[in-house]
Amino acid sequence: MKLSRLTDYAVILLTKLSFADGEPASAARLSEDLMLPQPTVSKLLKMLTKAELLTAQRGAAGGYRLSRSAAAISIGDVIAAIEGPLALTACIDEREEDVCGVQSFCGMRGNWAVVNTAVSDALNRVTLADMAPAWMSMFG
Amino acid sequence: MKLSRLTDYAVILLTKLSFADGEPASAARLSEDLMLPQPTVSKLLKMLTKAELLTAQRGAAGGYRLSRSAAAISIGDVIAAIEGPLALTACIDEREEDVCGVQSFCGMRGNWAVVNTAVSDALNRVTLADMAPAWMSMFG
DNA sequence: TTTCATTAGGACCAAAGAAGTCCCATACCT
DNA sequence: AGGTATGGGACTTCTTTGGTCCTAATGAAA
Repeated sequence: MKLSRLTDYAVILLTKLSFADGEPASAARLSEDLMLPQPTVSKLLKMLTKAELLTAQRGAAGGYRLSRSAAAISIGDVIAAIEGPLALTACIDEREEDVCGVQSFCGMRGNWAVVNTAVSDALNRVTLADMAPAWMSMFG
Repeated sequence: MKLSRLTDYAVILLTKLSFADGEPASAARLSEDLMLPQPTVSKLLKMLTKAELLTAQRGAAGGYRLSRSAAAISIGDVIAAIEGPLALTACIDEREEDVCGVQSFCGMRGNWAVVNTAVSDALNRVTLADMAPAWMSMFG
């Protein structure tokens, strides 16, 4: 049970952007500053934009910026943006096609939902603003 | 962010065993009762035994039984047994080899640890005993 | 209005991991 | 002894992930 590496990158990207102070930063620039592969960074920024965590500005001097304050973006938001909605088991995942046959009346589903909610809450409780201070000590 | 299917199976197996009342149940029997593939069930039971959630009894009339009460086995225990210790990011995972280079002084690590603990707590709060009642309505 | 920097949205490939199968050794009871 | 289990691997197949690349579309500035 772990986050994908892309999600990890995404948190780093967003944290970096939380210091840009409204100034758009391009994919190329971010890739260089953070020493992450450029195409992957591009892909991530697109995903985060589609999830409305970022706002994109096209054209020369364009780039990406946070669409809301760092304190209003949680780790859970980032995970949802990159990996899709949290669904610990298949029977909770609405995207799943081959349902387990007994889904409609299986009582276990409710218990999994409880676990799911508990984890979800834990992830929503930590925001980018919480991660940022740690960053400061590294990159000033 | 989801559990592996094996973990899902494992919870079902353990829940089933929580009704066996100390009587050992064989892999073959469990596989049949739960309509799960036999070799996979065997593999899972071995893993759960190595993690000391189950106790094995070899030989004729042998099988597996819970090594402690259902209330003392949490979902977190099961996840740890099948998927290894919870480590949301690579920099928290002690099994990871290629550390991220700045691990030793990266302040973000501490924040990830907080998230990790929060999720871990959520998973440890729900036990097999909590899942069991739901089962009853299905299999009596 | 032309030009160039930039994002948008795919298709695509390779490597890694998960799920499932099978085999043989070992232990235990009758 | 003999039959019934588990123990511990090796192995194959399949899906997912991570990463790359290419071609539009867009917008700002020269």
